[in-house]
Amino acid sequence: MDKQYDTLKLSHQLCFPLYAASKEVVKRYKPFLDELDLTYTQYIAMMVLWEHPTISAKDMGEQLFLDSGTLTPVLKSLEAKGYVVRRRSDEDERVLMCSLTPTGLALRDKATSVPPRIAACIHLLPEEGIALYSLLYKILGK
Amino acid sequence: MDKQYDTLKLSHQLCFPLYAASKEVVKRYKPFLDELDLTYTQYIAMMVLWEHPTISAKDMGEQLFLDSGTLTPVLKSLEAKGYVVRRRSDEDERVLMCSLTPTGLALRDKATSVPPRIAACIHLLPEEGIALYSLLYKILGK
DNA sequence: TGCAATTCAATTGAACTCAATTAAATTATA
DNA sequence: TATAATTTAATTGAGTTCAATTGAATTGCA
Repeated sequence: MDKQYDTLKLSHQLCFPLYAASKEVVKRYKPFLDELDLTYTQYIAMMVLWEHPTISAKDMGEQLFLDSGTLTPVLKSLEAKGYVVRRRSDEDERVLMCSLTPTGLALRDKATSVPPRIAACIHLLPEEGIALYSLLYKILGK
Repeated sequence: MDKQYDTLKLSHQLCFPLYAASKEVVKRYKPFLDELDLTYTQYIAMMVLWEHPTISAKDMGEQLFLDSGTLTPVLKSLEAKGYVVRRRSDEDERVLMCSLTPTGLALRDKATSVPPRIAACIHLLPEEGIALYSLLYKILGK
């Protein structure tokens, strides 16, 4: 009759499988991203740049749910790889503008092979993927 | 007609909201776990111990999807706080047995307040939570 | 205009995470 | 039995993550 601690069982948690599945899926990206010499964080930053070839660090951080403590070293490493140029805005010196280089743009062609290969190793039906997607964005408040 | 790069849009990804929602929810634990002086990783390790007062580091790592590189410092910090005792198994010296202390057991009473408060700030309907739960465990292959 | 408040990126510090390696102990096998 | 293979935890290194702080630039307001 020891029900008062049931809510503390691992199997009763929603956050825990969220946390574990997130790490698990990021891990599945690794062999594919290794081919591009990108980490997962660098990859999602490149995704933002492929859609927005010039964007402020702040706007990128908001899209990625990352703060400057995380994003600053990511952007510096992408700059070191030659995919990004970092430059202060002329209108407002506080703002750091990030721009995609031609090399960074070219990387997109190699990257197109990643999503289908990831999809192939996440064993969800299409409708399950859609359901998961909308539940996750509901948690994110978007 | 630039459809060939659509699969690389952030809004088309399933992993990205998974990754973002995971971090977001872990962040929501912080004020509650601060009251217990636990990090999220320490908290889930304690959850395992509340269910299994004595367990090997290997078994705990399998339940939590964590390897020894992560778990070793977590268990050492829990031992430093007095919640856990680490001791080599008598039968097999390779095996590290972790045991809950009385202080660690007592912490469970304070921890019972965490799940209801987290539930209150994750805005999902009960049936949505159940659906999410099963989709996440499907990804985890469990 | 001049000062206060705000915005923004960078830095710092603590903790997590994984991959790869190491070392010790055990088990399997020739 | 002696050696090889396996198992396990610990360590190391690179990168991520957040909270808190700092400092520069801008904006708002008296």
